[in-house]
Amino acid sequence: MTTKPKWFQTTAIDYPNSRPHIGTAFEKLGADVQARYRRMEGYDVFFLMGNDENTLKVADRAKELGQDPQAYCDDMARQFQEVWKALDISYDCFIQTSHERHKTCCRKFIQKVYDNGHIYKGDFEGWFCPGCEEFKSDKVHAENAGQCPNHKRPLIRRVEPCYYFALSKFQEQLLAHYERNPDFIQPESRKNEIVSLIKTEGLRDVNISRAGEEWGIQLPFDPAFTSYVWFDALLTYITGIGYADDEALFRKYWPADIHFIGKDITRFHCALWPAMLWAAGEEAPKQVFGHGFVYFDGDKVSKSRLEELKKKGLDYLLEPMQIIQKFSSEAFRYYFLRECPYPSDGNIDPDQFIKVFNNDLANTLGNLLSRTITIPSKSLQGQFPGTAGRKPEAVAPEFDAGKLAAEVRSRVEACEFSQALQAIMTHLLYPANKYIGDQEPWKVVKADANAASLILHNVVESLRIASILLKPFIPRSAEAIYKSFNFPKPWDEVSYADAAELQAQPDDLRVTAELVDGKVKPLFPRIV
RNA sequence: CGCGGCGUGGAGCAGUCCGGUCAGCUCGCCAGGCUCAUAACCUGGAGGUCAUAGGUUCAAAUCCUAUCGCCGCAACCA
Repeated sequence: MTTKPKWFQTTAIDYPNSRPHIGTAFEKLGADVQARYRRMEGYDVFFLMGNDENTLKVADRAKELGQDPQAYCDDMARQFQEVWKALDISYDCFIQTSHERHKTCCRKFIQKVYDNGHIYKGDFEGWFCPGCEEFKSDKVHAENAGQCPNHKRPLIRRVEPCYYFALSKFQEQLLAHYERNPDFIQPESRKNEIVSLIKTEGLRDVNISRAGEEWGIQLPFDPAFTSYVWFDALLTYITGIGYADDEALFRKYWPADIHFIGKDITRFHCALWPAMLWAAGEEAPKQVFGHGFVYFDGDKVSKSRLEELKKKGLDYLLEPMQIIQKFSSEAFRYYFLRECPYPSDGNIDPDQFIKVFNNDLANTLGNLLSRTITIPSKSLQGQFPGTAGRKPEAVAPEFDAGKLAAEVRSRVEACEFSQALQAIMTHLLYPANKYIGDQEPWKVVKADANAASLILHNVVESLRIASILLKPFIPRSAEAIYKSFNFPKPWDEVSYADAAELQAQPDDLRVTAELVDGKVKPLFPRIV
C-alpha cells in the first residue's frame, strides 16, 4: 500500500457582512486550481474554506436587518457556499467561526498559549469613540483633528484592562524563519514587504481581548473578555482539521502546505500566525501566498464607483452569481485565471471578458473540437481508422509534450495561472488550429480516408493533452472534450504525466460525443 | 524621506530575477487564402526612441543611479 502525500490548503475566511464579491471569488478560484491540480497529481488533498463571523460588524449587520446574529451568519454561510458551488470550488470543509466546534478549538488553543506564558494582563490606552464604542488609532485621531470621522464628536482618552499576546518575543524567530524558508512568503515582493516592516517598525505585543461584548468567543481564563477577531479567525485553519476534536486528523494534515490570502492581510499571516502557533507548541505553516486584487477598469471598486456601474448596467460584473448566470462558471473561471495574474493585480473589463472568451474558448478550443469531429462523423462513420496502436505525431515540429507539461506544471505550482494557460494556447492549441488548416483533411478525405484519419488523429491527441492540462482550470469543459473520444483511461484517473507524451491508444479512436446532424453542439457558443 | 506595484506599436499584456537567441502574444486595422468548423480557421502587411536622462558593458526592455507620470496598501473593503 502506498501512502499518498498530503496537501492541506486554505483560503482566507471572509466576513459575511456582505455577499461574496468578485475579489473573494478570485481568491477561491486560484486556490481551487491548486487543489484540483494536487488531486490529479496524487495528493491526499484537504481544502478548507470558511466565514469569519465573530466580528462586531456582523452582529451589527444582523441587528440592522432585525435578525438573530447566528441565524444571519448561517444564512450568509449558505449563500457563500451557494456561490462557491456554482463556481465549482472543490472545498472539503467549510468552517463558520460562530459554531461551537470552532469555539472549543479556540478555547483550547488560547488556554494553551496562556499556560505557556505568552499571554499577560495589562492596560490598553487609546482614543475611544463612545458613538462607535471602539478605539480609534492615533492616526485617525491626528487626521481628524481629534474627532471621530463617523460621529464628528471628540474622541476621548480611555484606559481599560486587557490581555496581550507577547508577539514581540517572536520577532527574531520570525526573521530567522523567513531566512531559513525562503518560500515561506510568496510571491517574493510580499516577503520583502514584511521583512522590512518588521525590521523598521518592530513587532509590538497585540491586545487580543475585547471587553463587554456579547458576540464573540470568551477567553477561557477570563469570561469577562472576548477574543480579538484575528486571534480567533486564524484558528479556523486548525479547527477545520480537528485541532480540538480529531487529533489524528490534525496531526495528519498540519502544518498547512499553503494559505491563500489577499495581499492586504499578509502581516497577520506571516507574523502573528506563526508566532501564535509557536506559542501553542505547534509548527508554522509551510507557505503563505498573498495574491493580488481585481480592479474594475484599473480602479478599485468603491461605493461611488459601484453606483456609476449600476447606472451603466455593468454592476453584474461584480456579482459572481450574476456573471455565472449570464455566461457560465467555466467562462468566469477562464477569464480570471487567464487575464488576472494571480500573484499580482488584475482587471475586469466587460469587453475584455467577451474577447477572451471568444478568442480562446470559442474560436480556438471549442472550434477546434468541432472541426475535428465533423469529418469522421460525416465521412468515416464516427471512426478514426488506422489509429489503433499508432503513436500520434506532433502538430508542429517544435511541439514537445513533455516540455509543455513541465512548464504548465511549474506555472501551476507557482500559482502563475495566467502563464500556464497562455502556454497551453501558444504551444498547443494555436499550432493545432494551424496544422488542421495546413493539412486540409477535408480535401484529403475525398481521395484517401485513412490519410485524413491520421491527420485528425494528431489533432485529437492535441485535444487530449489540452483537456488534461486544462482539467484544474475548466473542469467541466475539459471533461467534455476528453469524453468526446473513446480514450480508455478513466477521466478521474488522468494526471499531468498523461499529458507529457504523445500516446498511442489500443483501439481505433472513435467519436463518442453527442452529435446533432453529424456535428457537436458548440462547447462554448460565441458571445456576440 | 511610510511600504509596494506599474509605465513595451491604437487597446490589453508577456519578456526584466539569470544582459546577447527579443522586440513577442491576444485584440483592433489593411490585403489575401481557405471553406472541415461556433461568420469560426490560415497567411502576409502597416504600426513601437521598450516612460525620461545619465551610467556599466563588446552588447541593455533586461543591471546601476536619478527624474517624471499613474496606481494600490498604509485605516477590520480580498
